[in-house]
Parts: sequence; C-alpha cells; structure tokens
Amino acid sequence: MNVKHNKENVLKTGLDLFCHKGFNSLGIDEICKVTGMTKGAFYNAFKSKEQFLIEAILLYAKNNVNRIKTQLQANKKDTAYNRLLQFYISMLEVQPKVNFMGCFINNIMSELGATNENVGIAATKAFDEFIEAIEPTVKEAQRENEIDANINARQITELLHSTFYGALTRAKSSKDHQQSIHTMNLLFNNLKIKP
Amino acid sequence: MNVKHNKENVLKTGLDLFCHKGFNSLGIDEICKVTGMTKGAFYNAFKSKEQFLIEAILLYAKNNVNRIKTQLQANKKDTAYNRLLQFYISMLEVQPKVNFMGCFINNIMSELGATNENVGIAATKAFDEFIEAIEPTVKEAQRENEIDANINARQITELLHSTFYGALTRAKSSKDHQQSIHTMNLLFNNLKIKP
DNA sequence: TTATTTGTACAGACCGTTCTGTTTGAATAT
DNA sequence: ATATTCAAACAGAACGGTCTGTACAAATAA
Repeated sequence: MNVKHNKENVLKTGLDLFCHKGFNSLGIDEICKVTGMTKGAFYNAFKSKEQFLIEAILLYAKNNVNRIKTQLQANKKDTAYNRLLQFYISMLEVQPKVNFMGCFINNIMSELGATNENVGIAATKAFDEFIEAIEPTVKEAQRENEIDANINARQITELLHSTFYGALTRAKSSKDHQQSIHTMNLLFNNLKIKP
Repeated sequence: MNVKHNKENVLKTGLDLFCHKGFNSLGIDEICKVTGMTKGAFYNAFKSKEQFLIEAILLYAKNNVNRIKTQLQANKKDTAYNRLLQFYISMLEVQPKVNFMGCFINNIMSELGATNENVGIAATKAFDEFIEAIEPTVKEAQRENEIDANINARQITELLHSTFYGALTRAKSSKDHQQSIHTMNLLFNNLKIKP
C-alpha cells in the first residue's frame, strides 16, 4: 500500500539524522527506515543524497535564522550584550543533552566544505545568514556602549561566531562544554568596554 | 616479492591522505595504493583502520608540537605577541596552497569526536598538547606587557586556538582565508593592552 | 626448521542509484 | 454520473561498485 509522504517532515527527520551522524556515516537506507519511506519514494522526491543534504541545509538555515532572531529579541529588559552572551552560552549548555552534536553548519563545513563545491556554497550561505541575524544585536550593544562602536559590527559578529564554532568542536571531542563556556565568557569579557 | 615497509613512512603518507580527505572518505585500498603496501602488509602492521587513524593522530600531534615550539621560539627579536599573531596568520595564509585542508585535529574532532570515543580522546589529547605548547608564549607576552597578565594564560590560549579552529572551518567552506585573517587580527587586537 | 611477514583472493556488509511495475487520484470524456 | 486516461508517487528488488576485514599460501628471516 502506498504511503503519502510529507517532504518537509522527511527533510526534518533527515536533518536530525545528519546532525547526529554527519553526511558520510548516514546512509539512504537509514533515512528511509526512520522516515518510513522506500527508496523509490526517496528518489522520487530527491534527485540525490547530495541534493537532499543541500535541502536539509536550507531548512536548517531557515529554522535557525528565525530562532536566532527570536531569541535575541527576547528579554528586552536585558542589555543586548547580555542577550548575546546568553545566546551563545545556552547553545553550549545544551550540548550534553544532544550528544555534543554541535552545529550542523559547522559540521558540514568541516566534513564537506573543502571537497564538495555545492555543499560548501550552501553551508557558507547559511553561515552568512547567521552572521546577518546576529549582527543587529551587536550593533545594539555598541549603541548601548557595552561594545566598542569603533569596531565594525560585522567583524565582531564573525569573531563571536567563529570562536563559538571552534569552542563547539572542542566540546564535541572532549565531551566538556565547561571549557568552551569559559572561552566564550573570556571573549565577551574582553570585548566589553571597561567602565 | 615481499617489500619491507617503514611504518613511520606509511603513517606519514596516510596522515597526509587523512588530512585532505577525512576519515570516512579515505579507504584502506587507497592508503595501500599510495604507500605501495598490500592489504596483508597493512593489516599486519595495523590492527584496524581506527587504530591507524589514532597512530596518525599521535604522529601529527608530535610533529606539530615540535613545529609550534620551534616557530614560536624563532624571531626572538620580535615580541611574543607578534610571534603569536604571525604564527596563526601564517597557518591561515597557507590554506589556499593546501586546498583548505585545515587542521587535521580540528577535522577529526568534528568528524568523529562525538561518535568515536577512542578517537575523541586522542584528538582531545592532541589539542591539549597544542595548547600547552602555545601557552608559554602567551605568558611571555604577558610578561612583556602586551597581553593582560590578570587573565589566566591557559584560558587565553584556549580562546586563541578555538577562534583559530572556527576561522579555519569557515575558510574551508568559503574558500576565503582573508575573512579568517581579519577575525584573528581582531581577536589579537582586542587582547592587546592599549598603551 | 620454525616464526614472521607479505601478496592475493575473498567474504560479506553496505553504498548510492536505477529499474520495472503498481497504486493513486485528479483530469477528461462519455 | 460514470468511465477512461494519464502522470505523478510509491514499492522494493536488483545493480554495480566500494567498504573493512580475513584466510591462507607463498616468501622471507631467524
């Protein structure tokens, strides 16, 4: 009996699997098994495994850009600087609960960024979207005089996010997110204008 | 006809292949082909592909700890701060020439750190050794009053190296090392004590 | 001789993809 | 209203290839 499949739901499930296992360690068979699809259905809906990955990247980017904006706009009673700090710390704090899967974009950049051009482009675009979603709050912190307004906001955001990715990768391997939290705190402390 | 193989040379070649292709994308057949080994010889010398990887990690760690110490001790006429900065910038500048392969330890942490315990431990150990090799020069920069001596030197080193890894991964995917160089420069600038 | 190392064929699991044929439901014709 | 057509979606076996790891005989070393 044929089953009607919701492409977005399938993508969501596949994305979750990719997040935890990476690209090469996840087979189409497993995607099909978990989603309840057959290979016929899978290859009718997606051109290839690579294309499936790219669509998963787009979905991940969209979802997280929204999440980032929402989270950074919440707690408006707090300063922009504190919201930014809390934003990064909370993502590190959740790692033990998600088996240190890290950030999908960082994982994919590392695994395929240099060897697969299409994937590299998609992942870089997602990264840029994150930067653009975070940057306004950095600007806000500059207006609130907690971060030096003489430094380009985008460059500061690049620094924050790159450090976050490096710290994430370190946490992943050492299964220790506390060190990474210290690292992010130290960076934020250093960026803060001393009264 | 049997060929006597030098284990260290084989490891060195395999390490180079791992650096460019990662773990899952590199097969034993290719290692054998490039080194001139046969499978029998390979599995006589190494227990498994995983064990081969771990030995490669140990070799990489050893070689690079030495390289780091040498490089950071060179140009003693320059300040410790400048030597540190130049150390990181030079590793970023070389990326286009090595197909943005990044740092083997960072790559392995990202690909296998969370899912393979033995590999995670080995990679974390290598990371720690790098930190320990760099830290003395950070301390030196503190003594030379270019970096705030009130901050724990090891934590500063963790920050430097995590940011470097994040920036490396970003460069890998975007094939743009200039942005990563800006990021490292910004971090160093921020850590520098203003006169 | 005996122990160790190497070469090669092979096992067997798994990979992404393609194949043929079936089911389905909506559009069209009667 | 009912019958026919048709394209899209699905099922799942099968394909060619790759993977790590093993078996075992031949070659070499002791």
